[in-house]
Amino acid sequence: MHAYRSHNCAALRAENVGESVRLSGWVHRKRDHGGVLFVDLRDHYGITQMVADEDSPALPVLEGLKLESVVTIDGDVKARDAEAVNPNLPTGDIEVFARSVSVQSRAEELPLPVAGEQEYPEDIRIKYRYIDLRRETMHRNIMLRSQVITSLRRRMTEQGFTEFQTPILAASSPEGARDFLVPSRMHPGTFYALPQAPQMFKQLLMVAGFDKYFQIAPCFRDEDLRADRSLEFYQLDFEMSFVTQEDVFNALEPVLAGCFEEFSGGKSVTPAGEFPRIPYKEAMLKYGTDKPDLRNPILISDVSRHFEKSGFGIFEKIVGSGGVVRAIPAPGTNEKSRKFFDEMNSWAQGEGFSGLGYVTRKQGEFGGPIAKNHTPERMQEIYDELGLGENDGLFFAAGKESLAAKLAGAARTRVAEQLELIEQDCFKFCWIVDFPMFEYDEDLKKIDFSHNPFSMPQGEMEALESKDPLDILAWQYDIVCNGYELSSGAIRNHRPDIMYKAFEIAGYSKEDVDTNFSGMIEAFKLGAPPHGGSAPGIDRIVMLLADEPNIREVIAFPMNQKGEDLMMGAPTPVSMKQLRELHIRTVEPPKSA
RNA sequence: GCGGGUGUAGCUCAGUUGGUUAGAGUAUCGGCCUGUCACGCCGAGGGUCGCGGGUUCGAGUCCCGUCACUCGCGCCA
Repeated sequence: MHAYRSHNCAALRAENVGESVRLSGWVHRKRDHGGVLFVDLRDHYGITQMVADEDSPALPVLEGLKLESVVTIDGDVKARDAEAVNPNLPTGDIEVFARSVSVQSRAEELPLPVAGEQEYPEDIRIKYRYIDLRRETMHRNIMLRSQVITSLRRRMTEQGFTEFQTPILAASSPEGARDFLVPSRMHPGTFYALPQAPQMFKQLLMVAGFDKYFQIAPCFRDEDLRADRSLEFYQLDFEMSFVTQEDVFNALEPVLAGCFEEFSGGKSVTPAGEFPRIPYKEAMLKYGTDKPDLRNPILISDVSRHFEKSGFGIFEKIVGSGGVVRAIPAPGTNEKSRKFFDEMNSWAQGEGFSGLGYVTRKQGEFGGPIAKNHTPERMQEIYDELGLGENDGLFFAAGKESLAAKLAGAARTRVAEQLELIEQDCFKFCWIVDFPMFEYDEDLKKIDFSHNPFSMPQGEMEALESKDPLDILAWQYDIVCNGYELSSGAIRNHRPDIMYKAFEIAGYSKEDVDTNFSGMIEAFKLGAPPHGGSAPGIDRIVMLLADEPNIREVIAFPMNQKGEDLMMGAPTPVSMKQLRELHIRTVEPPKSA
């Protein structure tokens, strides 16, 4: 017989009754009745009940073990009496009578229990992650992650994509997020950068003629964390040659829709080929964000026109000075108290906005100061235009367009949450398309790239030469699911002349481009195919599929919100010897007074 | 950097208007228990109420500061 097990802890059934077996696992729970002791033995696969009584030498050994000790038990499979069958356990028809036990590892008292699904403080969970990962939900999440990655990989391969590896020690690039730097021992004073994404490498693989690339790519960005953001994360990074935006969409939609259908547990998924496409500008208007949650039925409208002349002076003033008024319907709020509306306003102020106006409507009767000053008749015009009914309230976000849109978007989400309008049990995908190529940077008082500088502008060179830069759109697209940005992608700019021109508009010289992007610009001068791709975030995909509120629940060994690994202690100081070898001297920041 | 929330036993939590010696469940330890499956029963140990300061006759409770964790803003290919 095998040294540790003849079966795993989920294997035994009624047909095994009478067999002599050997099982190994963790002591999940114990029920000690004095003369008879039950042990739930757990391994990766499941749980089997072990039983020992006074006839068995295993009894005193098992009695003395703390939970989570690891044991190997020799015993006999016995059928349970009809009334003792446990229908909640796949192995519940049988139990194993323990003849002997050998203790593989004696556990001390645990910092957090494994059995049960109680919530525990996250810092303790992360510090003792190997314990936390034994728990059913975490164990399942990590297995789901593996299965999702396997599925994505298979779907990509079946579409003719080839998996590549690209360097982890790469060159720092001035664009985008802050880099993680790695000092070079061999070249004093110089640094590698961990890739924020394998962006240039995958484009160079296209230049190299590989046609369809993908990778489960680790990415590193030294920015502050969020529930859906980690310092290190993984993307399904892919790139294709000789493609239009349409081809990229057709490649990715079946992969994502198929993967979500496979693991969604019956939740509905936007079918491949039917992902709505929403221009960026429309998204900012109707949803107040470039990552709209389409499960939320509320649509924002611009009602600035109605307030050009209004008894409600604040809005008239805002519109008169170039601002906008956006309306967020709150359907069926006739029964809602004034408190509901006032609390929305104080919430908006708490978020740093000047405030959120509102109109109430109860059985056709308008209420609130805006309706009174603007007059009910003209309010009715707005309601007619928006198609609102006689019991629908309306919130107003007013101000500079970018701020008003942002407030309206946040209010749209909050109203839907408060009114429980967000559709459950579904994954709604959409593309956000037609991102602007450039935007005006208020701080630097100059035009800059709004997203990826390597995207091809729509209209190519002609657009760059003839249009107002702020009107130029890019072949740049995001994929969004339930309000989470899953990926960003683009048809790339593979033409050096267009590249130089685009950078020129953003205020960079030919020399700047040649210096900072020498590898890529050189490559593009030596025969580059048109190409494009995208890179869905794998952690976020698994988070959505696992129905978890944050990304750490689907990462085996996550960092906390301050980027610390509480289990291994990273980041740590290093020895003087190590620093000397790297030609590095540290300077502590001054203690602020 | 900024704002919100949380912080009481190993873990999950309660703790009234500021008032006696800070409680419960669970875990741990001891005892009992031969059919449980969150076994049950009896008992015990276990506390810098995050930390520091203040107000008060008296602070877990009120005030100020600070730390930790977390959510968001800024930031983010």
